[in-house]
Amino acid sequence: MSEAPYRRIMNALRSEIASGRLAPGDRIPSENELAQSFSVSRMTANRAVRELAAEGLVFRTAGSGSFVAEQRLELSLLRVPDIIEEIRSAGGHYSARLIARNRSPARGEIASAFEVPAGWELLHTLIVHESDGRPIQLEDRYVDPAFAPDYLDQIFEARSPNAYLTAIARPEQAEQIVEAVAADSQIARLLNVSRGHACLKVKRRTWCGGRIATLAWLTAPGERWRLNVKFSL
Amino acid sequence: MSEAPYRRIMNALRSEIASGRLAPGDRIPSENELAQSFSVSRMTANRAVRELAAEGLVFRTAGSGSFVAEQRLELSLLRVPDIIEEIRSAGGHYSARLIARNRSPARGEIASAFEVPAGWELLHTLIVHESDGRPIQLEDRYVDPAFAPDYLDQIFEARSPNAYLTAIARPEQAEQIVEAVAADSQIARLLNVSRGHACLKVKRRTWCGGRIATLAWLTAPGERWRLNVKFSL
DNA sequence: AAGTGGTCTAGACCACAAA
DNA sequence: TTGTGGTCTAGACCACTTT
Repeated sequence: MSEAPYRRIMNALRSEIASGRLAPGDRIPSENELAQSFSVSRMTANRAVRELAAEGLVFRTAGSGSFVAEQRLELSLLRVPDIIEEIRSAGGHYSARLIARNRSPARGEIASAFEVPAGWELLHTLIVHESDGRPIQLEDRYVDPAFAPDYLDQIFEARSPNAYLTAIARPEQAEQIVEAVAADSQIARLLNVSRGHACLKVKRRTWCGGRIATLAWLTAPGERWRLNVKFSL
Repeated sequence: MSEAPYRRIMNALRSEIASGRLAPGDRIPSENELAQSFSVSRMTANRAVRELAAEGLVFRTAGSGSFVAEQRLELSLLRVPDIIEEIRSAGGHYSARLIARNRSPARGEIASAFEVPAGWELLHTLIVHESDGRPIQLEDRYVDPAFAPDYLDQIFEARSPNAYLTAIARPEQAEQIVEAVAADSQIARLLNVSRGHACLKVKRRTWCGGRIATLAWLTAPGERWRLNVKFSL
């Protein structure tokens, strides 16, 4: 069961890009060069690069060449995507920093968004997700202890909160509200950007069994995150 | 400038699916049948169907066939909202400033996003939407003249480009890509914010008859615009 | 056994970009 | 002019599903 040649080429280029040997803006080998070095026909090399372009990893200009695109995660708003998967599929090395992990009584906006009375105790984590050591997303999450009592005992460096929670039970419903915000001092520090930097912030709620299971704010530097919604009418 | 054969096949199948002549679960013609009826090689038919599968419009099973996928998005929750409606329903008084209105040859990102050759002439408008006299959204829109030849003659102060265009024909498909950007000098001036201000920017494309009908960038100050996506899984 | 998708090949022609 | 990507062709072999 060996890998299809066009996939071998895609993976090879992905590694080059992930490792930084091919940096954004760099030209990648032409189709003819790839065909020769991988001992395949040009059509096979073409398909490999074409599919990388469809993924957004490279962009191509006829007559000029194919170039490594700015690395930018693209997530669909119609799914509840897993950050670790997204980073890996973009060719990055995932890591995480756990900033806070505690029990926290709901109040104000959190209580009202969670639809629980003020003072209700929720599980809380604050995590910085990193791609190749660079902060890429700040996740501020609240979880209903009735839904996932062992939530705080998880090893978040290995499994994202989202992956753990969806493994417990698939949500029936999700809501995502998107806005652009200027980085405040905490966000600036944790994401390693300057204060006032344009960030994309998603407030996400998911429902299980008719009740809100988790509430999370996901914040990322604007230039490193894009959200995509494509639908038929 | 005729259309590439594999795109002709894709569009033909899209129409069949959009019209309901091919319903979810139906088998579409095999690659060999498509190759014969469109007078192309099997590789060309293969590419057409493969790309439709990548879009999620069909799914394929080796040995069995290709089938129309369930189109099960919660449409009521996803729409292409009209800015005038939004402002009025929020209790604001709508007005608009027409900054530019012209014919413009497509090039670079616009040509590639519109999937037309460079130099193709598009209709272009640049409009600032205002609520109670305050700039609230900048709309930079390109329209295919074949789709809406009279587009430039509209009175945009009374009817939004979006409302006019959807009145001509309902799009079958829409794509919206969201990002956070810092205001550049033009955006800052037109939206009356400072340079670097965090803005939400949506790139929206809509399809009619298998072709891209319009492409628009919608930019708004982050604190005045939120996007909401709620869906069932 | 016949048909399907999945993939590869070794050529080809074109429009376009850079030198 | 040379090289690039964009595309098409007419064959081919394979693993798989259906009959």
